Parts: sequence; C-alpha cells; structure tokens
Amino acid sequence: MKTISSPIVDPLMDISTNVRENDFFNVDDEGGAWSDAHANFLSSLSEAETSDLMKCSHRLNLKSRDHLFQAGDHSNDVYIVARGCIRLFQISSTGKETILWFSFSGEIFGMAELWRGNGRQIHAVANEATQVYSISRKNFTHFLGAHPEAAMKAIGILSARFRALGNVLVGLTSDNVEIRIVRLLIRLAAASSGTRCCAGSNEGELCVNVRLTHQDIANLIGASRQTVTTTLVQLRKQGAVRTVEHHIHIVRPDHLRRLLEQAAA
Amino acid sequence: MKTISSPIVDPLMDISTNVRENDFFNVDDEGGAWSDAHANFLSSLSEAETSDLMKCSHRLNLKSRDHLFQAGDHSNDVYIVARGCIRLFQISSTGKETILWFSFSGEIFGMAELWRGNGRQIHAVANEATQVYSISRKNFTHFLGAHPEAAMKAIGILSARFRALGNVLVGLTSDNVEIRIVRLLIRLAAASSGTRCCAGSNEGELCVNVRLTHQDIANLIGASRQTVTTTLVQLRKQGAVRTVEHHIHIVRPDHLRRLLEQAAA
DNA sequence: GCAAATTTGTCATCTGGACGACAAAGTTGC
DNA sequence: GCAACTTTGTCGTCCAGATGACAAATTTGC
Repeated sequence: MKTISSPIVDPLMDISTNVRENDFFNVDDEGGAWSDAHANFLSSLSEAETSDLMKCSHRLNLKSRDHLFQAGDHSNDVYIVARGCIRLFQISSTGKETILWFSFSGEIFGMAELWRGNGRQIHAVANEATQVYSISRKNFTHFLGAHPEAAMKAIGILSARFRALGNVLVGLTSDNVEIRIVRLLIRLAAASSGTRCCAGSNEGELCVNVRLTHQDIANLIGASRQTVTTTLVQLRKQGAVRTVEHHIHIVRPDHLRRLLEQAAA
Repeated sequence: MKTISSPIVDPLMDISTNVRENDFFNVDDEGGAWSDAHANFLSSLSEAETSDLMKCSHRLNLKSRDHLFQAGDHSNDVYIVARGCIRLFQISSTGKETILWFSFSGEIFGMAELWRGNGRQIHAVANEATQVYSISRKNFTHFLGAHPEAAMKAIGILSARFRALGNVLVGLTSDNVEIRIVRLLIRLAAASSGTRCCAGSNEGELCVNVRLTHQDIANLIGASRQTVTTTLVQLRKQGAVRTVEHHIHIVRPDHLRRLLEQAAA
C-alpha cells in the first residue's frame, strides 16, 4: 500500500489503495488472473521509471462518453489511466458491441495495438469523467528499450490480460447467463476495488464501482439486455446484490460463491 | 522467404515458407491479426539472437497426444515449435474443453504463463508427432533482457495473440455456428500455410493442414459436435470444402468469403 | 424544471442449437 | 488381421435465451 511521492506525479494520481488481499477474489478462476490483469502498471514502476515515462507523456481530460480512439484510427499512443475508467470494446461485423475490458486508475491500455500498422481494432471510450496520460508509440518503445524491467512488467500485464480473456472465452462457452453475470460482478469488484466507493457499504459487502447499464453487462457477457435484467432482478430478490447510486454492491459474496460452486458440480 | 543458415539451428527447422501474402486471408478480421498472431517468432530473430536462444534450449520429441504440460503444472518453460503442431486448451469447471490456440512451426508458446507463480492454467498437447525447443523461464527472461529487440518481438506476438483472442470472443457472441466454422477454417488455413500439404490440392484450393476431429472444431468454436458435423456436411454439399487425408481443403474460398459478407449484411 | 432521451422491468413468442441415442464407417494397437 | 475404440452421420426432443413490444421509472440536457 505505497503512496507515490515522486514530484512529477500528478496529485490526481492518488491510487494508493489497490489492495486485493481479499480472500474472496481467489475464488475466481484459478489464482486471480483477473486481478493480475488489472495490475497497476504505473505504481509497479520504480521512481526513475515513472519519472522517465511522465516526462514524455501528456495529460488528457475526458468527459463521460468521450471517444479516445475508434477502430480504424491511426493514432498509435499508449495510455495510462490517471483517474476514472475507460471502456474498451469492439464492434462486430453485425454491429454488436462486445466490451473486452475496463481500465481503471494506474492501468495501461492501447499497448496491444502498438505493433501493427493497420490502425486500431478496438474502441476506447471514457466510462465516466476520466483523465489519462498519453504516451506516443515512439516514446513508449524507447522507454521500454531503456528500461528492461519495465518491459518485463509490460509483458507480464499483457500476459495476464491474455489469460483473463481466455477465461472469459471459456466461460462464454460453458456457463449460462447467471453464472457469467456472477463471474463478471466478482471480477469487476476486484478490478474496481482500487477506487473507493462513495456510497455507504455495509459489513462484508463488495462494491462494483463501475457505472453499468444492463446493456453494458449484456455486451460484456454476450447476452441480451432482457435476460440480464431478469437475472439481476432474481439475484436482487435472493438478497445477493443491491443497487446503490448507479452501481451494484455484492451484499452476500458467499451466496455468489456458492452459485459458482454449484455450477461447477 | 529467408532460410535460416545459422549452424546451431537444427536441420529439422526448415520453416522457410511462412508466406502469407495470399490476398484471401485479409478478408478475415480487419488486417490479419490472426496471421500476425501466428508469426514465426524464431525466423523473425537475427542470427545472433537465434544462436543465443538455441544455446540455452534443448529439444523434445513428442508423439501425437503427448502432454507437454497441464493446468496446475509448475513447470515454467517457454517452448518453440520446431516441427509439428501443439494444441493449447483450457478445461472449464464443468469439464468442457476449449481450444485456445494451435502453435505451428517456429511459433513460441507458454509465454503468457511465465510471469505468474501459480503454475499453468492451460494444457499443451502434441496434435501430431512434434518437436519443440524448450527454454527455461530463467534463460528466457535473461535472453529478453539481453536482446531488447527480441523482447519487442515477444510483446508484438503476445499483442497479436491477444487481439486474435478478442476477435474470437466477438465472433462467439455475434456469429452463428456456420460463420464461426467458416472463420475458423480460413484462420487455420492461414496459420498452417507454412506447412506444406502432402495431398494433392487443386488450383485455388486452400489447405487447412491440421488434423481435426469434429469434436476439436466444436471445442474451438464453442459448439456441439453434432452441430459441427451437420454444418460441415452442408458446406461439403455446397462444394465449398472437401476432406483430404484427414484434413480439410477449402475448395472454393470465394464461396466462404461470400458467406462471411452475407452474415455481415 | 420540464421535455426528450435513456434505462429498467415484464410480457409472450419463437428458434438455434444442445443433448441423448444409435448405427455405420474408420482407425489403432496388439 | 481382428477386436476395441474413436469418429462420423443422422435422428427426434427440448429449452435457454434471443427478439419484439410496450409501459414505467429514471436521467439528461437545455
């Protein structure tokens, strides 16, 4: 739980609480690939590395729903979230949106598209008011070359992301909608745990600190909006979750855990 | 189309034909992420890099169906396929197999799991008689540290793999089984194009040079074996594909391309 | 503060594809 | 070369979840 003290770092950047020791999260797919994947890149860097990276970055302010880049764009920057949340998604040939990822404070994104000439494949949109640092492809590859340690971390993050996506894929082919929603909520609770919940949360409750419409959830798990609504109503009736100020709280993590275990049996 | 001439490189390693200029493959998801992802890591290295890497590798011979590693294993090696084909898959909590990937000659795999302590998450099995080079985690990270260029290539490959997986995910949520099979065949034809087809192939025909049961295809696209059989029979009746010596040939690439276009409209 | 737009909740209807079952064809190992 | 096993092909049945439609509630922007 360290606080970054480098003077170069923006005061916005108080991402001091990426604590994921909560035992519950390990229920999720074998060893928390999801948490690894949401590792805080920025805070994993040394002071020298952070300083070097910040020197060649500049900050962008995004309002909710602002587009950072779209499929087809030829921008080739890497971004690090300073504060807020970025939604990364893809549009299929039939026009359907599939959300691949949310990037929270300290997370790096846009990396996977650096080494390809054909422009972006995915879309990046601010999910709420968000500040990001942008680093040009040239500066970033130069940075990685100069800091082999950081390059290893980048590979590690990319790897974790890859594994997480693999798990989603497996879930998609073998779990029903209810289980997929439960998994998603647990994952998002873990991923967003770095951001503090403004709303009061009761004892033992987990906060999924992302603003999500049912349509968003549907796009994340590959289901229809209606089915998501119905399933969520059920979970609420069971007392497993509740809605607090536009986001979901997991009231009874143990209940969700049990659902997961039942599905496996 | 270069041939590796370094004396350290095994004579088995005649992967001189990873030609992917075939225009057809670009039909596939915006810009051939799939082909990038199946990039030949080994032949992309310089002679000095190859030599360094080979020094610390040792070769393994696998019979068809031999297990290289399983989920839970604590082996931490990276592998490069010398010849043959490795199937990489995951088993869900309900026991269902999902094939994530096939690695062909020259491709590197096992990388995504280097940076995690909890052992393997996926399974690697020889899909046919296969030779691989194995490099220990320690040697590999050391190698990457010493060769920043190679590290960049590794990141590039990981990135492409990541994008490819993202595309599969999108396809899974928005395409029906027929389209998913068509996409798969096109992708595999591109990926396996480095291996020459022993069977005679007619003019304009593409060879999917991997031995696959219908069950395998089902595990790759998240469908049932029966549906795959039925769909494949249909495609065969349409004259789009044919079966040659345990593998599939795409007789009329244009026909498949048209199916894809229709689905998008 | 109110109109417009978005999101939620709940129907009834329809279907792609899963699942089980089984025979025929093909493959493997001793 | 034959027995055991695996894979293919084809049924009929069934259901999770997609789709469309609409009213109620909530949010947003001027």
